[in-house]
Amino acid sequence: MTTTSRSQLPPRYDAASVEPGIYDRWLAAEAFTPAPEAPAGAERFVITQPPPNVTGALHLGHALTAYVEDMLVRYHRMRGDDTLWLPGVDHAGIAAQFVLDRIIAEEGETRASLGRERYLERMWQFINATRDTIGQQHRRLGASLDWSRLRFTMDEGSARAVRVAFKRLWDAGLAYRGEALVNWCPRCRTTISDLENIKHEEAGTLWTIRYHLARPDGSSDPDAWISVATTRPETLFGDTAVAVHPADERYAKLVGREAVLPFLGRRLPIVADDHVEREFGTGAVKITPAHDFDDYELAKRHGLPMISVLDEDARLNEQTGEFAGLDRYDARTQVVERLREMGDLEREDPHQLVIGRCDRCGTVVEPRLSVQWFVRVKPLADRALASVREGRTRIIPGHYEKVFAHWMENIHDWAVGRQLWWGHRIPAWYCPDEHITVSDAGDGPDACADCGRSAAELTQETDIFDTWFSSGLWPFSTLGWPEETPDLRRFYPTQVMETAYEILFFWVARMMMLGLFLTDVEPFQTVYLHGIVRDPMGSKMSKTKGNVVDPLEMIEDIGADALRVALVSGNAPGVDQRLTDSKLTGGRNFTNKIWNAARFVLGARPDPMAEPTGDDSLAERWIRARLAATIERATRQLDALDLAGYSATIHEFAWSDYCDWYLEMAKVELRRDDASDGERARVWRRTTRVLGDLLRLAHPLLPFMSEAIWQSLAEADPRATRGEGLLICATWPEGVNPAESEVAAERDMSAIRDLIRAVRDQRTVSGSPAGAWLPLHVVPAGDAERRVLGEGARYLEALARVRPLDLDAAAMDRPASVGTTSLGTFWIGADGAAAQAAGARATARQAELREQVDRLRALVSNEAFIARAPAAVVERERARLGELESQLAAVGEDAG
RNA sequence: GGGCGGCUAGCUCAGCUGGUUAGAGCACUUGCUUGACAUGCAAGAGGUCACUGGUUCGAGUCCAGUGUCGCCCACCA
Repeated sequence: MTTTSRSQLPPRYDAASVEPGIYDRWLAAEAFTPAPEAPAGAERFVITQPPPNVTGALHLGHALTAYVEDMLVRYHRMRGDDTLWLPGVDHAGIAAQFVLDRIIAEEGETRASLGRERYLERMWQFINATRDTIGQQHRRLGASLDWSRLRFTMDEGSARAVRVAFKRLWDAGLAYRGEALVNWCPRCRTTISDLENIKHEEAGTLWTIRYHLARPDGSSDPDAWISVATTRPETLFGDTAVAVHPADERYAKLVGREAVLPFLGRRLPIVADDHVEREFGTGAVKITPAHDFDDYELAKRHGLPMISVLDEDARLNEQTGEFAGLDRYDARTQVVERLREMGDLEREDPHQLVIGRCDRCGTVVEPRLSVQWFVRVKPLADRALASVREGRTRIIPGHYEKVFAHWMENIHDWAVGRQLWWGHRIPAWYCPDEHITVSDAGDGPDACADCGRSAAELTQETDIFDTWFSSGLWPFSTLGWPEETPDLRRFYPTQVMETAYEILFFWVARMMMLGLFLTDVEPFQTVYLHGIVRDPMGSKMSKTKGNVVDPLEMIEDIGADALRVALVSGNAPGVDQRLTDSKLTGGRNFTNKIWNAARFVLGARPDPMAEPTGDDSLAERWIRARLAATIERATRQLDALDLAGYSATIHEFAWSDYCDWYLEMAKVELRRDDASDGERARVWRRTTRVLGDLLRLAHPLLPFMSEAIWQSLAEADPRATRGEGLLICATWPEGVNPAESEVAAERDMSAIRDLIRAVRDQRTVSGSPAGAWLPLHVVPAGDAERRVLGEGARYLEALARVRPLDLDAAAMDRPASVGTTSLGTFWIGADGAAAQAAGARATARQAELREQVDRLRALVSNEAFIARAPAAVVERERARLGELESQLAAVGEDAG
């Protein structure tokens, strides 16, 4: 007596209640922490995680990052690799200050009013309060990070690494201090890097201004002038020359003469330089070396003086006479107005120009001449480039290697200093004689390295490092570098670096450069870049647009695994994706499907549970063949970092093979009246065993759900989980070559499934009631087919809803219209309708076959094909032709 | 100005080193309250793979060019 009560089934999946409990179990088991010693013979798998900014909340980009990395980590952990995924947080210098400045502004304070020390205290307070939120959110995502190794780019380990790294650069002559033009944000009041200076095309004005020529006595000639075009008249106070193209005949006579600067009367040489565009504006350009990158370069070529006319707030300074103290834009208005009054404003034209704005605050960036710390990157970049070119570091997708190369070839020295407070202070000390001492000691140098003056007489540089300097050391600083720690030896270099393509240059390139220089080895073997998650319209998500999707809300809604499926499926590396409702629903539906399949299997446990008896059925041999193929495929895809492919493989096996066919066939066998308790036990045990392997395979994709089901499965049938306690720590299914009987089962079952489909199709077109049982007659194509039909009969009957079965019908009884499959010809029903419909289908099928046969015949009789194509391909085509011909023959004689 | 991508079913996208009849999900049509799941089941329709030319026995896939959309980099003030 077999009973299955519905009340035994696990309840509907409830993410909110299931997932935290599961995560806590993993934590309790210390499942994320590598064993104290690397298992003997184990391969290493270490992921370099991009540490999220300490100030932020996770967005979908972080979620995707976490999912990709977590999937790889879970897979490798199950493989038994020595696996580490180390969590961290970035102090995000400029971004953090931006946020804190706003907060203290509400409290009526400013950076200046607090002072450096109190400001930093306040920052630590703020950071300590927000630091955990990122971690909590990662837990909700299911990220199996080794929390015991949590790091922060402002912790003592990072600080030490930063000092040592900089000292080594200095000692190697790769760090220097010098005057140069840098990008300055007047609002953040700091230098920013080229990458943080975001170019925008904006509408502006091009003013044409007359610079009168100087007469021999130095006075301004009211009747002779050279007209220059500029978009920034307010910077004219810093002009030190006027430039024209050397081959420009209009100005040839003027080269060597001087012009007179309006307002100030300074005399400006007129120089020739081939960087001047003759066609643009008037062909003459005013040269303002301290406020324009082009002019700066030109001035260096011509030995021109450089005069700064703006202060750090971008107000005009004392060099500007009566205009001193004006904001740059007010000054612009006034300068233009005054020039107009003087009659020296020749033209005013609308003009599209490219303006750089601060990535953080959007303020127009000002080129500013100042003394700065730089890292000479050319030699570092060459090495990084060689690593990629020579394949020691691989970038996925591959075309980013070209993008990387292009950037590395045109890289400029890196201005590493920031005039901020929140960050690592540059470990350079100055003595009264301006000697520079760089020290990696925590408490600074004992004395000036040049003149030996005592530490008391030295003052430390007040600038701090660009945030990316410390994150550039991340892969090894987090493992203890510069100490030769056990972790460093064991987990460095890392295997995979995964991040959004947006920060390839910001971060990946810098880790490559610094890693190679400091550790002499590529910090990671593979760089995996993912794309941006966009809204359904394809727009980038941003707070200002209000189209941001909060991953945590999504998880509340559909569960963390469903979100993971949605984000990871059907998305190639490096390609942006639009996150649509339909995609999210798809993820939700898939997790629901798996959960319900498990509910069925667990609820179908026969009672009483007997010892299994009997040989494996066709369905059982078939699903094992499918499972073997799936293991092989999924493993290969994960090894190749093809996560979308892996997801599709799991989806297909779980849904199409396991649920749609295998479980349906298992139901047939479980519910057969003539099945013994032993046979039922066997059938059920096969379903649990395959489920067990499916859960293992799906674990990286559905960590929470697979673990939850695994726990129930272990209770219901410990043999299915082979006694392994937590799925996260269980072993990855081993690939095996399917037995011969299983290979045969795959072929045979495919034939049975074709027949079931063909019969179902005919039922549909003939309009027979869905529930009606119709008789089925099959004329087997041969003895082998007869045997297959016998084995598949029970599935055929139940799944195609045909009864009684006549599986050895005589050819002579065939009606005029039949269907055909590789097993033979068939017809259903006794009435004309089905036969009629069958006829229509048969004719269509026949036409299809004819076309294919014709095409193949042409192909295999093509001498060029036979001569040049590989023998295996020719053989395959011939075999296929043979099969199609016999099928055509089977229908041909009746329908034709 | 330089560089890099995309263009494949109505929509969103997969298609690895060229080799069966180009796939998936969603949407669509038809039929199903099937003892896991209607967040589901079954069957079906839907594509000159942007265009032109080339290489090849064979091209969505390789090459050249064109169009178009997008991204990155850049020193026409």
